[in-house]
Amino acid sequence: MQYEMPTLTHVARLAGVSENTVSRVIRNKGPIADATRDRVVLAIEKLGYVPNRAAGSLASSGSLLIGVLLPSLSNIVYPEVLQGIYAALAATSYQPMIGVTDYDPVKEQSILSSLLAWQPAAIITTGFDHTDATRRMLDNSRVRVAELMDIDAEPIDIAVGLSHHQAGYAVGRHLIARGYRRFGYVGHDWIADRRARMRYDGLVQALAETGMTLEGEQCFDGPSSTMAGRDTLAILLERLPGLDAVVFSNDDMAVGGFFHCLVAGIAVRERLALFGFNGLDIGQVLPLPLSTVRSNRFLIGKIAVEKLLESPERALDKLVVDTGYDIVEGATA
Amino acid sequence: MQYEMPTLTHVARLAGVSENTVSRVIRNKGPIADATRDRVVLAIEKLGYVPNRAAGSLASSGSLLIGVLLPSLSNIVYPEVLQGIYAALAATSYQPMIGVTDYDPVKEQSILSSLLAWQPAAIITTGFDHTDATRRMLDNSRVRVAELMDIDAEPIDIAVGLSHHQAGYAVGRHLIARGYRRFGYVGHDWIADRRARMRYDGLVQALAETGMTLEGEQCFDGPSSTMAGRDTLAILLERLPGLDAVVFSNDDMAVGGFFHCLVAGIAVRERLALFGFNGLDIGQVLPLPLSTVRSNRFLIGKIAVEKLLESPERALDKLVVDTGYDIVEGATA
DNA sequence: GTGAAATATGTTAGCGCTGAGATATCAAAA
DNA sequence: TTTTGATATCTCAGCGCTAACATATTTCAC
Repeated sequence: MQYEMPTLTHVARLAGVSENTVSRVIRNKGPIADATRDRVVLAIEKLGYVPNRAAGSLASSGSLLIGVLLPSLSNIVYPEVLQGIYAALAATSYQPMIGVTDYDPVKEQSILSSLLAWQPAAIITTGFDHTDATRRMLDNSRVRVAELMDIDAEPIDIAVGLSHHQAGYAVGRHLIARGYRRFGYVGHDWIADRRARMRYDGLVQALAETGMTLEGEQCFDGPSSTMAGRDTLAILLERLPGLDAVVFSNDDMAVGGFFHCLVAGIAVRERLALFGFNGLDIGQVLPLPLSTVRSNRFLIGKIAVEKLLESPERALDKLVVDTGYDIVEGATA
Repeated sequence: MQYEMPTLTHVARLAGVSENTVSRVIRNKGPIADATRDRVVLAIEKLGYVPNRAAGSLASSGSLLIGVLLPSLSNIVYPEVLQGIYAALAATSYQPMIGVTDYDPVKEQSILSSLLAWQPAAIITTGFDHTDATRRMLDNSRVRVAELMDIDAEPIDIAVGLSHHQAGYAVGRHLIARGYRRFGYVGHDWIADRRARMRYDGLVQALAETGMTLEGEQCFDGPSSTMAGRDTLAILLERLPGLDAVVFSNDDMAVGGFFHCLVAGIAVRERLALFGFNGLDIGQVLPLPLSTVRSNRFLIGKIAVEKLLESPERALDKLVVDTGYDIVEGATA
């Protein structure tokens, strides 16, 4: 019942041309007479021919693959970046090949090596935190490289994202301008999440420049989540009930904080301002839309792909694309 | 600066053995003397050799890839399935190759064909709604196939999931037992989401068996989201303020409904019961934990991979794994 | 009409690996 | 000693495609 898969040879035979001609029709490369093309296309359709990518890759020592390294799938932020990547890729014949690193540079390194085994045209990864071996592999393979989310360091090739330090700083200035004075911070595991750390630093700097400090901070030892945000705010407030504004490491945490206030009967904004980061949908649907910073995740993924595909060679100078951020005023601060 | 990538030949030369021997060491296949293995491993490490998968694939007409077809990435449910897939794959040397179909069988078909071009060992897809061409391709390629999420139809090879009809039915029985009598339904676009439709049918059946009907239903014309849930519930209640229980097509919608109640001052459960589906974290962190049905997404992905890898050949009989569901009592119904 | 350029197609040699079978080596059995 | 079978290794053809080059064929300026 199972006929063998048709190959280029079959198509060529049926269309009465050489294999090479079929190959050229498929790849749209080199001059082809219209009549020939039609015959070939017909043959392809008749046989239901699908090119064998492995063979193509091998012969051309290159592929239509883009390796994508994401730190996690549980944080909705990364699937959103992925959506941007898919959106930009839809118009092309490239396909992403995705690895999940769990925020671990060593894991990143090993996954990278198995991605490189497929001779991808480009690699998309996250942040600047790579092992030396990772950098070496990336250099030795001629692939283009995009580092996403962050632009606070020198990229290997392309960086697309925003300055988290700046974003944190902007939050600080914003809250100070709004008259808040007694600041707290609720965070999560930032050994893993370096960008959260950078925002924190920016925030602290903004406060320092105005002669202020964080009155207290409480970090949850684990990944960010709504539940972590709720519980961690509770702990912080028990210690420091007099705070008038709490900045969270991200929206997940902040939404949790909001729920805590709801249950504890704390008037959000009047008695306690809440501020997040990311601009997730969930925050904007709360009874009081969350005050936060919008990072453009979809855009980051999309632009990264577009820039990568502009040229197969790395340019002489590194490219840094700042996708920016917007303060979302919201109603919680 | 860029030395060419080392190949089997280089490793073989350095280790003083034939290429084939190196290949066997790498794949752990056939008898190898310990001394030889050591020399080869050393050479591999020295050269930083990474096997070229394209070549391997071509030569063996097979690959360590698993094609994964997901309907969407915006619904957190699918990244969660993916996590299960990655978890099960972590222990193996297989890699997933992911395509996003946007709930469109035609798109599924075209993505499938480009996945098959890589000669994957297996295909994981969602639901039973495929085009004829898709089924044919799946049959002609000898790959194993898992259809996830749903078990309400005859699978091609393996199905892993739960009966959505049953789950909907169970929700109906549960709510009736709790004394609710005036039911509404808030849904989303179910041309795309067939499983939501099946739950709806189950619910309606449970009501019918007790001589009841839905007093009203309101569907949002688009994908599910918290915002859609909030706004759609508002519309429904305007029309039918006397309802005492509303079932939502899923948790996203239900959480939105909860927020509507919060703003509109409707006492959840006392005046209006809310019921979701999925058991998402966000629902369980609400001031009142959402009453819902837990579907085991992570497990579904994980089991699918495990079953697929048990054997490279399809078994004679179809395999159906029911991952079940749990009614989560919550506090909103 | 001639030659040169442009256009269209064919020929050939691999890409790096694996599978099948051939060969070599050695211990235990005859 | 020879045979046998296991164990360890090698040889070599090819997987299906593409790159580079070779070979027509047509077009058009002069």
